[in-house]
Amino acid sequence: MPHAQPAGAHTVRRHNTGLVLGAIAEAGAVSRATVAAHTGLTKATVSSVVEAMIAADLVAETGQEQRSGRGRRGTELTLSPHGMHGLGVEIGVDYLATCLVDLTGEVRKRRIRGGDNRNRSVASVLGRLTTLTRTALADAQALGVPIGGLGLAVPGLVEPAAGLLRTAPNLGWREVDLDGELRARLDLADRPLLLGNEANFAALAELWSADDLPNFICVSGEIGIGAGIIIDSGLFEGVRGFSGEIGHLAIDPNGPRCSCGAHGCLEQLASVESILRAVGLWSAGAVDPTSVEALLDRLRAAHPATVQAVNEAGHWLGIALAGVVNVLDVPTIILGGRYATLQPWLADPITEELATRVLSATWHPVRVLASTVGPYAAVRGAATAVVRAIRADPASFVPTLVSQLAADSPR
Amino acid sequence: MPHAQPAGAHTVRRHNTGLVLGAIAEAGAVSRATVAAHTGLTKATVSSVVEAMIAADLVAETGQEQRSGRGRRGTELTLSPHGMHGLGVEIGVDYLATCLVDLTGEVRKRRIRGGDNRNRSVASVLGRLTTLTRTALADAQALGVPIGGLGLAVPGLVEPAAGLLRTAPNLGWREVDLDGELRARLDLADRPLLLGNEANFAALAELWSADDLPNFICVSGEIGIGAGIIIDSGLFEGVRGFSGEIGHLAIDPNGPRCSCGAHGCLEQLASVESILRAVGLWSAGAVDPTSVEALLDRLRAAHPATVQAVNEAGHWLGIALAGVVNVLDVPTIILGGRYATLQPWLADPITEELATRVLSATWHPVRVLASTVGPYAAVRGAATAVVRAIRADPASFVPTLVSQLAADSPR
DNA sequence: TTTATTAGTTCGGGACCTAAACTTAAAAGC
DNA sequence: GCTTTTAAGTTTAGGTCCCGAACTAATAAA
Repeated sequence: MPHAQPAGAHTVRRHNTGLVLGAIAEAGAVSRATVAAHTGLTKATVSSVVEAMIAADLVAETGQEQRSGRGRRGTELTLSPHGMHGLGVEIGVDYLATCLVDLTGEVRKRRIRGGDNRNRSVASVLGRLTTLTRTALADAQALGVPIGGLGLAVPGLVEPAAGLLRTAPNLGWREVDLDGELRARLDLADRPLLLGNEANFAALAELWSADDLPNFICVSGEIGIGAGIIIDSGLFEGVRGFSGEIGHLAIDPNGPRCSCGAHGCLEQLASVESILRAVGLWSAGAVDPTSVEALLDRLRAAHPATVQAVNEAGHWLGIALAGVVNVLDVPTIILGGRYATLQPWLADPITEELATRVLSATWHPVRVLASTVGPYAAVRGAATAVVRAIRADPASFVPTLVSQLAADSPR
Repeated sequence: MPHAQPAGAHTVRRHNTGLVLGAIAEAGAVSRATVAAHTGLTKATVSSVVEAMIAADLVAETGQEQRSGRGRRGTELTLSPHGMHGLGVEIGVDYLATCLVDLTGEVRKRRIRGGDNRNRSVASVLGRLTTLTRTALADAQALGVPIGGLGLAVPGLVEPAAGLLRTAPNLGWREVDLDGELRARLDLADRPLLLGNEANFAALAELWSADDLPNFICVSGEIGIGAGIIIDSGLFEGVRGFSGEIGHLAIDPNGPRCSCGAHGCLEQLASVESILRAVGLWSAGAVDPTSVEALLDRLRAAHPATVQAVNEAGHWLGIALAGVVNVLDVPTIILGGRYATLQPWLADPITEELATRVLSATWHPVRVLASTVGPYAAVRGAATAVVRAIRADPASFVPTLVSQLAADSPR
């Protein structure tokens, strides 16, 4: 059994700092008194915590509260626009991307660099990624904002704690120490690097962008198919990080052979690549935007063979998702990645399969929605993950928030 | 987003009290000094915490430490045998049971009362349950031990936080306020009542009885089929508590009609009841022990039709479990309930289906083990859940462990 | 102008932790 | 057998942080 840490006065301060910052983040702009009422802390404590956070440039005072009725007006507190930012970095199958977000989760700067990464060596891709990341770090410097940490999204199975990429079938990568490689190339000092699966980060982006959607599965269709599972407003990572990998669920034992070696994997039947192939729009290695545009044009024109192909992919997807929903009992499915734009044509066949295959569907029909974050959700999720980590435990990013002497280890 | 509580000095004490008690529980018998080293707290703090816990009769001094080498011997601390106990109560389909466990998790007293509960009214069953529970409470009184709370295991879907039973298909119950009903019949004062699904409690019992098995699915075969999912040494409850309900996974669309209304539910194809029916050993409402014994006799004698029937059930089970494993990537399956004794005949067909249907099986073969807790795991799990709750946060059960004034709410 | 109300600060008190000195107990060395 | 060494557990002084209450500040209503 993993052992918890001992608690001391620091722990309390640490906890309360996160609590207060969270309250400010959630409200947008609030007075100390409101924060006190909201958190259950006393005004005195809130004042003391806020003072430290203003000094650390996490929080800023932005004028007087506007309110009717008598009594003194409070001073509004907001998340500082010059406070720590989060930098998301993504290795896509056919692009690299970075995304800089502020403490509120707002995107400040995004950079995308296209190009198929499947025909390159690991070193070559990491070299290009380093260059792009350095540019993004320069963006932050130009804006005058510090970076709290990096979030790195990859299309494969990862072991987040170890910073390892186990395997990325669509890149042809195996056993890459991404934490080590990136730290060797970039000066991250002791800033954390949050490694995660692309689909998981995309799901988190949806969670944080939606208003109140604590339970859903987010299916990302790019070249592969991945799913992020959100339960109780948190990511369900599974045991070995293999959980959301529905791309290689065996759906049709007599189906085409997959790059993973098995037959009839979902990815071979319902990925965007397989749809493009089916309708003759597949050109070379990458899912290029023009092909997808062409596909959408045909769909809007109700081109029969195309509609039929997308419909078929939807049925395969529905079968796979029914299994997932049966086990997890999740009430909502979000279509992300390039599936998002296909949602009008995919939702019906998926819903159809869910209705017949999901036991609880009789009482709780499963909703199939399109992503609200749009493309590049994964990088944004990766960047926001950093910001959320800061907001949850600011003291581990800014040690001065807790009395220096004898502060317990950050972790 | 659910809001956390503010922290104060009490929170620290509370946390450390649980930490120290956990360290003592884990080691069995340790000195204060060892606890200090193990938890990271100072000897002074440990002494102070232990003093309070001895006063609360959670911990007892049991003589001198035996150790070679020089230096003073420590006084051994153990969980007090007269400390708070947990009482588990179970409503089975064809029996009622109670189980009293001490702080170490050891069973002190078990009571089982057979009888089909399907042909009785809710009030009648609850009446009988109340009588049995009162007897169990009297047992505790006779032993001179206080009861910290009740754990109630039921064969159906529950909403633990609300204390509600949503539906129990095999009992024919719907929407029963079990928390309310039991509190009305028994004097529980403010003691907690932990409500949970029978399969989930059984899984927890396996978790706590096994040495180091943090990830598995525990499939309980009684009259229905349920599964408890353990991830990272914790119960995965899912969204609406519907997660482990694999009994009604649709396996064979052309299969027999189920009590739930659908066709080809796993329960109709692989439950112990269906096996007994298939071999002509089903008699009246209950799965009676003699029938199961007779089944085992035939299996041991390698009676072809019987072996064939069990084999077939195993294949259906394997198909269902393959879906679960594909989604959750869990490395181990435990056969519990009456499946445990059938494990020698069930494991092979299950493993066979898993090997062909689980993607990751190539690298990580899934193990299929028999329960180590044995029958009545669910009641034991329910009782132990209470004890684990006490051990995790003793102050919420014994308020005197934290300074009285201004103690924050227990929850 | 006074009064009521609300925001935020200051100050005394308390809980609890830590570190270090101190007391107690037992083996090892001479 | 007496002293030394080592380790367990207790006592004490010091510090962090929270809370409650009193206090100051600002603003609308009477």
